[in-house]
Amino acid sequence: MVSMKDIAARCKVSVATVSKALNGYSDIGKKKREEIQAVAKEMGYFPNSSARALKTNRTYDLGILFSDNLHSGLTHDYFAAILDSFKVTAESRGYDITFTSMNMVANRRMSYYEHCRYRGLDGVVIANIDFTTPEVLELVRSSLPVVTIDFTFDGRIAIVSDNVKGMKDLVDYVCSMGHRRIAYIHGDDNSVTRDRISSFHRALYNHGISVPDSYLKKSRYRDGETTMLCMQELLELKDRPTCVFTPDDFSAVGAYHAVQEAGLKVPDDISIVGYDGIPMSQALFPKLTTLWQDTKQIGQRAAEELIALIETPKTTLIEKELIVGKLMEGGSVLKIG
Amino acid sequence: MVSMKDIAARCKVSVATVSKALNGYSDIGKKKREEIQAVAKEMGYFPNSSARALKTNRTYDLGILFSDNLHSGLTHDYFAAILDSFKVTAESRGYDITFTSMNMVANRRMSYYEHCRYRGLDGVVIANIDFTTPEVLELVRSSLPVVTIDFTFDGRIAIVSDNVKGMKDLVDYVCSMGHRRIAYIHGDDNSVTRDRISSFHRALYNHGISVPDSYLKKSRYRDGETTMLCMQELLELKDRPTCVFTPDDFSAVGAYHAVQEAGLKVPDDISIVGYDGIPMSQALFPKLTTLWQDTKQIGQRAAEELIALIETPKTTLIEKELIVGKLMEGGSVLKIG
DNA sequence: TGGCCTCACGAAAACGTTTTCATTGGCAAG
DNA sequence: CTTGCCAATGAAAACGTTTTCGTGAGGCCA
Repeated sequence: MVSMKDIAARCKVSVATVSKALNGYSDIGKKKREEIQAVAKEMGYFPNSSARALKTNRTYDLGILFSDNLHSGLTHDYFAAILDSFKVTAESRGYDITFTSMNMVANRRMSYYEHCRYRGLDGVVIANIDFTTPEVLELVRSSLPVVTIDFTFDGRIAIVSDNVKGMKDLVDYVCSMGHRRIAYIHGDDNSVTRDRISSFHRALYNHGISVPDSYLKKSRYRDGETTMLCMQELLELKDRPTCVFTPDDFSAVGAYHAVQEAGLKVPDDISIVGYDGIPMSQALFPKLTTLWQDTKQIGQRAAEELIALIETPKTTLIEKELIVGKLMEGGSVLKIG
Repeated sequence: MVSMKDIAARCKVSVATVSKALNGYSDIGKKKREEIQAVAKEMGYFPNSSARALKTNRTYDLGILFSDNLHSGLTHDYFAAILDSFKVTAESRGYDITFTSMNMVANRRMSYYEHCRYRGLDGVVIANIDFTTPEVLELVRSSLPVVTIDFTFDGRIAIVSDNVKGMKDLVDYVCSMGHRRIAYIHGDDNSVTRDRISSFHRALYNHGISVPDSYLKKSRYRDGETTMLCMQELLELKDRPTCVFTPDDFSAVGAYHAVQEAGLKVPDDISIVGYDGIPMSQALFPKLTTLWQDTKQIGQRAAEELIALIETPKTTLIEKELIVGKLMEGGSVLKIG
């Protein structure tokens, strides 16, 4: 590997001069600078990020902390899409991306925070993880620049999908289609779920609609089986709903399944709505009416805010940014009444 | 950050001794070693990966090179699952993972190879990308440890899903169900597609079945729309097939759609098979008969081979490892005849 | 001519490690 | 009591940068 020393030798200058010339310092003569740059290019020089990081304490490397569990991190459409967007934005700004995990080093298990320090990461984005574990809290409370997605901590920047508005839009739409008996099979308990449930109730309340307890079912995200079972229970109710909300698009398929198995049809016999707007939702029959979440925007804003936090720490711009989605009208909600 | 120097001062020894004690060298007295280790833990010491990398030329960081294009890297179920598995295996062996991209540094665009050098990556895994571009070739031909997935280069290690066997298994199964008029809507042209197509023909040939040109349609992977159009064309044939192979599970949904729109039913009127075995395939009605690819194994083996290549370069073990999948029988293929 | 300022550049320290080699002290063998 | 040897430790260089500070040359003005 060709280093600055090699260039310095070839140009008969000092390494200090080479460094400055290559980094565009102003106190190097135009002629010398251009000569050095030319030689550097010719010799195929590239900086050594480790050496640079050692000196500057900046790695231009961003950590992403995802669920460690198999089958719920990268293979999760919603978060994979966010990560993809995050990656694109970060890379366009000159940052690389490294996964943060609990790693082993020197025979000792490192916490997330320790791992970040070890790698000298400039900042971390956290998503899709249990935000209440001590490990995560340690990281969030550290001095490291941190941006969280879909979860809020005091004094830290959060990019969150607007679940309140999203759910309200869905409810408003469904009501405008004439539905009044509306059930909700919701996902596991977390802040996103709580937002959606309370918005669900409030929006219905504003339409003068109340929800019997039997219309609320607890399933899990991305769990078609459980959602199918919940749907079956709903279908057996004497006064069954005319429309059912599901945890997300993926699990909505389970609901479709239950309807079909019962010898009924979507939306003729019962309407279904999803959440997320992943490609699959548009592949179903009928197409699923759902709330598309702007994953691209979420990932991009997370990257932008994180980089802003790193490069200009003083300006704590926002604390919480809501990203609104969009209702996608499919064919899974029947107009009635 | 507490460094070795701090520990050395506290223990009244030299940094050399600290380094050796922490790294388990044998020429440090048991007593001293334990004392140093205790103090290190107490002071919350962690090594600095940059400094270590600078000295040792090893980063314990692996690059992954995925398609740069939005919407075809991380959001691709098959590759996301492989990546997930790769990540898990690599991390359990003490390696971190960084995305490799064409990055900007010092006002100059870096190629993939240059990027790897810049970051000092110990090795790279390449997947789901156009393997024929000069950029990729530069990397593959470099001296860096490289493992490719689903593509073979001379003298480099490749982990590839056994598409030949997979397709043969599918064909054998479909034939055993009595089908003889079998069409194939295949994906974009690449080595995987070529393997599948030729295996498709050979397997059918062995069953004494020939395929009319009109039974071969070119669609694209993960493209439900195009696959739907191809399916419509097939349905309009005077002597239409009884069974249709699709590029993958995802696009199979398009085929389902076409069948439904034509007022027909799967599998009663026409059978459909997919490829991949992603979770979605089991959410369709009827469940899709498909060939599940062992993404976990692929990712794991890729990581293991890459690490072996890095840690014991002499033993070039395998050159190409085939990972076999498994036929998943759904309800989308009718037994006839 | 002398003084002073600016401009270009270089010397050297520092970042936190690893690793080679030298140096101790102690102890067994002669 | 030497000699030699091993075990334990330390000094120092090196990895490739960045950055502070110093220095010399030249130009400008009085």
